[in-house]
Amino acid sequence: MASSIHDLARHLNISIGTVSRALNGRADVNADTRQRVLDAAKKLNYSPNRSGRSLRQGATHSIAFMLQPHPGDQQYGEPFFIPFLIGLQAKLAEHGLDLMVVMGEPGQYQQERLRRVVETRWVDAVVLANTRREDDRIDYLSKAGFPFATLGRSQSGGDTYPSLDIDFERAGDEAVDRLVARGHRRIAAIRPSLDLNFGYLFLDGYRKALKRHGIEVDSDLVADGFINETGGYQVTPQVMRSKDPPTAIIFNNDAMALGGCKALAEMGIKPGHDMAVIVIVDTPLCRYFSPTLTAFRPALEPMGQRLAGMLLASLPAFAGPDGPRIIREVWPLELIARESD
Amino acid sequence: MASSIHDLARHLNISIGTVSRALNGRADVNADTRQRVLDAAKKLNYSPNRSGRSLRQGATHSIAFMLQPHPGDQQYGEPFFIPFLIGLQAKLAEHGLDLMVVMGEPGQYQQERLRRVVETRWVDAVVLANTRREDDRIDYLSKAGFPFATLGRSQSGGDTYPSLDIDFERAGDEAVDRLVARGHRRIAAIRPSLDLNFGYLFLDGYRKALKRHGIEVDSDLVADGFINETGGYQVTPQVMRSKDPPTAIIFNNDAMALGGCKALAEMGIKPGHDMAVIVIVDTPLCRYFSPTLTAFRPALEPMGQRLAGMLLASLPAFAGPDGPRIIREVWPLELIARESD
DNA sequence: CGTTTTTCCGTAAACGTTTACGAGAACACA
DNA sequence: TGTGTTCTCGTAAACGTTTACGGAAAAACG
Repeated sequence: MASSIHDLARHLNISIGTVSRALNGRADVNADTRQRVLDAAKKLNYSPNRSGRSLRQGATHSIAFMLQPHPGDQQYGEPFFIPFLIGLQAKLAEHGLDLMVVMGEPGQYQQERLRRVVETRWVDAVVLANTRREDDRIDYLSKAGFPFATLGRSQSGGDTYPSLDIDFERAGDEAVDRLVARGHRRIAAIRPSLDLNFGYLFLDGYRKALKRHGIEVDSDLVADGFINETGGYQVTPQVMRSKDPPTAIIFNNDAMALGGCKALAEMGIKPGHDMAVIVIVDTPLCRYFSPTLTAFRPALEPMGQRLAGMLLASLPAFAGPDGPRIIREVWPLELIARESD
Repeated sequence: MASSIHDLARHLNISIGTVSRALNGRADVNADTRQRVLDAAKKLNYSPNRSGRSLRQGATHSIAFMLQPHPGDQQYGEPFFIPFLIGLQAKLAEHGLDLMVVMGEPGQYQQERLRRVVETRWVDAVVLANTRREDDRIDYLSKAGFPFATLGRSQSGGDTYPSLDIDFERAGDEAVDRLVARGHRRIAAIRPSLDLNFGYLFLDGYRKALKRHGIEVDSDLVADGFINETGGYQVTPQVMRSKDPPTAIIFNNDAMALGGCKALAEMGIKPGHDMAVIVIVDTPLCRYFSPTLTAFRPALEPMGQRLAGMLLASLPAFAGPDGPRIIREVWPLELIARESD
């Protein structure tokens, strides 16, 4: 049985009101009694019951990150998120907020779970990732007036919520630039088939750069697949079957690149030798694969911290003196040149 | 502002007691009024406030999975856990329990965070992973009498908690068997340097099998490193510098194997050709790497479901008619033979 | 010493639920 | 008709906190 504030008060022969004030650092309590309370709290190792506190304050002091396993044959999550979550957590902790990760069901797209989290007031705000071009989670949250922030942009919801995104458009553009500079004209693009927004952004940049270089966009060289190894493996042969096959491939996802490289190897094509390969989001895999993969790297941990800061700035309870602000940012990626292109 | 049970009661002109009983499926409420309550609840989309309910019931109906990012140069988490979590979640949901993942700080070993979760009664039980040989989290939880279960065994805490583990000992044993059968006598073992229990189990099996085959254990062929790509990359050259270098390596972790293969490649050694490689825990990486990596695969999603079931069986509130039971199981791995050995 | 201010603490209400208890109405039965 | 039973619902307490309010004691001030 956990000790309650009543136990503590009884043990010290003072009222629970005083105990609470002492623990919460209020001014109207004698320095001496405060010390006694703190000591006793440590001795009985008392921590305030989270439900009681939340109920009274109308705030849970916790933030949910909604993690959505992608559908696919074998759902291994994206290691991508871990450094981001570390940053998110660190910044939130500075303000006394706890981060928790809420998993959705792999099949349906998180809506039911999100409703549950929101309607039962489980947390004070949520953070979404894997934003879609049209995202009903965002529509729902803005309609409900529930605080949230997103990792990734969306066309839904307007400018009513903080968002932080990676500049995938620019990355797609730069990747083409780099490949063209190295003499490539037949450049394929492989991205996830889900309507994840970053897939569109990437493709926009890809198209824009091709146009700038006077290269016609060949739809045979653009393909979609599952956002995992299998997807890359299945879809890469597709672009290779083009009448005029590519000499370079840009993968919009590291796992897809891995599957794609396997498919290439089976066709007797050696990445980095017979085929230039660039990956849009760098992971340790890219650095240790053979050949090492040229990739664009986001600053994930700082991004986590930043998005936490942006979320806090949008919350009345945490906003500065100028009141809540909606901040939206797009961060560049850093090109890590390696052997594969 | 979210609607409360009072709003609902006022709207229907009945008491909150009746509303609550209707929603909770109690018998002593007229079928007709129950329907009216349910309809109204849907219309006002009311869900009971989680804090209020938890406070009254003394139970939060949620379970925490403690996720601990490993220290290291770049912390990308183990994708390993996702399928496990999917299974865990699915089974818990069947019993009305919510799963949440609580992240620890990367540096310190989760103790502080765990205390916080436990002492504030944030959840009803916790699930630990990455168990250590001597695990102070386990000591803490059993001493505190807080319900928990572990993925992985430990020497701490006795048989007082449910645990589910993979048979790493057997895997280490079988790996050696297989390599010896293929003519290898110089077999290296590379495992994480943290005192994670599975590292010990693996090594036990490795040693036992060598002994059985009359091969002396050469400590030059056993090495520890960071549990990530960098670790494998750094430590593999170490065993290669042995006076009598190995002809086969067993990696206790897929990320370490990836780093190790890179190190080998840089030494001009081709895995699967000049060097046999076996990985203990299979991930998609193993299937798509070149060469494809022979690996031992656990049934992660079923394991998640099973551990959830075992945890529930140990909780008085969910145990069957025979009362709570402590179940401990060790599951075999399946060998997936590929090209690397 | 009288008055005002300050310091400190106890009292009690409130947050949103669930649930034990009791009571009124309807019904069954003799 | 009287008694016992069943059905249905309202009342109120309780879970563990925080906090507005008021008051007693101490301190400050003239």
